[in-house]
Amino acid sequence: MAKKSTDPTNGSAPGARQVPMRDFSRSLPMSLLRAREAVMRQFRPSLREHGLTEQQWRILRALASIDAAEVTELARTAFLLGPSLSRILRDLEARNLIERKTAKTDQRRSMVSISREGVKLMASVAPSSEAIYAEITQRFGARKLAELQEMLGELELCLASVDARDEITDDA
Amino acid sequence: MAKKSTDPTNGSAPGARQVPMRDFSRSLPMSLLRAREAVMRQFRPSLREHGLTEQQWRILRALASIDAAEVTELARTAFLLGPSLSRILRDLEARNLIERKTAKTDQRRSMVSISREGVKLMASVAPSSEAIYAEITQRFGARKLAELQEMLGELELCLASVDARDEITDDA
DNA sequence: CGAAAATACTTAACATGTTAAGTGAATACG
DNA sequence: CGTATTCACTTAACATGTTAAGTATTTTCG
Repeated sequence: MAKKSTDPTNGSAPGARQVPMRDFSRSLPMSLLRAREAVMRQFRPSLREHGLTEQQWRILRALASIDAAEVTELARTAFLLGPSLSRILRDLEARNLIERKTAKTDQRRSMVSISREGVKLMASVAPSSEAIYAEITQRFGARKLAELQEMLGELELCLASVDARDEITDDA
Repeated sequence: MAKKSTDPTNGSAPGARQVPMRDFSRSLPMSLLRAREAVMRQFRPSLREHGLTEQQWRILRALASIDAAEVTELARTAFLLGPSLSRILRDLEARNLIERKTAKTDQRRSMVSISREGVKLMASVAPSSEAIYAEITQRFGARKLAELQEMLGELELCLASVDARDEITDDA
């Protein structure tokens, strides 16, 4: 019990503990996580009504914009790891929302494309999805949203360069 | 095959498909996801060396800053759902990194606190964690980082109000 | 050519995210 | 006082995140 703070922000507690670290709830990873969760919370109910998870929806969207893609390419576009993508594609194929055929020139690769049914499903989800996005844009402000995305992109970029350096270090 | 774009940014494809949606890779959820992943990619190796996952680390950090907390309170602080937290606490307890005891006044609640071992582990991880954070701050710019976090907080806030409205609607 | 290395996935195993249902303890209230 | 409801968690079930290992195909190169 003691002085159990009821304030969730856990403000600037003066009696610091053994490890004097940055206020936990204000760390960048937490800020990003919470912001993303706040956004996704808006979309999930609509997706759920259509029997889609967030990731499945990402894949369908990606496929709709590129006709056909190899699995690796799709993983990069939908920002999913290979194993996750493998599982999801298996399920989407079972539901006849996508189609696959192995490439003729290279039997290792398989070309994935969205099926007619998949297109139909997308068409049924897209309107509400767009409406939600529009509401978010309006609430937050279109200009501010653009600024935010700009900063997020820069953050990603400046950290990607760190990764590149590490990869070189690994090779050496 | 056809005109399979090699460009991962999937630029401003002129020949739009059936569903004319916002460029997928530039959606807000994707921007947030990629930014967060770029950040976490910096921390994960260090955590892994110490045998901790990102979420376990979040819990230990949260506990270190508040001495003892109820599970529900901890879930809010570490931004984890109840079921996830339940599992993780079970594991952390088995590793003797945390301690639990049921509250005397209310047998339903259990008070969780970090153990001596947990504090030791934190102390061993904190330095490298702080160093990584410092490098990110330096690379991105302290002022810009503060701006970004400010915007993320505003985004979260303006969407939280939407949720509140929905909850009222649900009750009605 | 043919064995070694690289490539494009897929499987496996374990941890977490997400929703629904279950359990035991405290409250509300008739 | 007793029962229905609420509350604080926990379990269950299924989907994904994450790393490592496996499989089949292709390339590389001696």
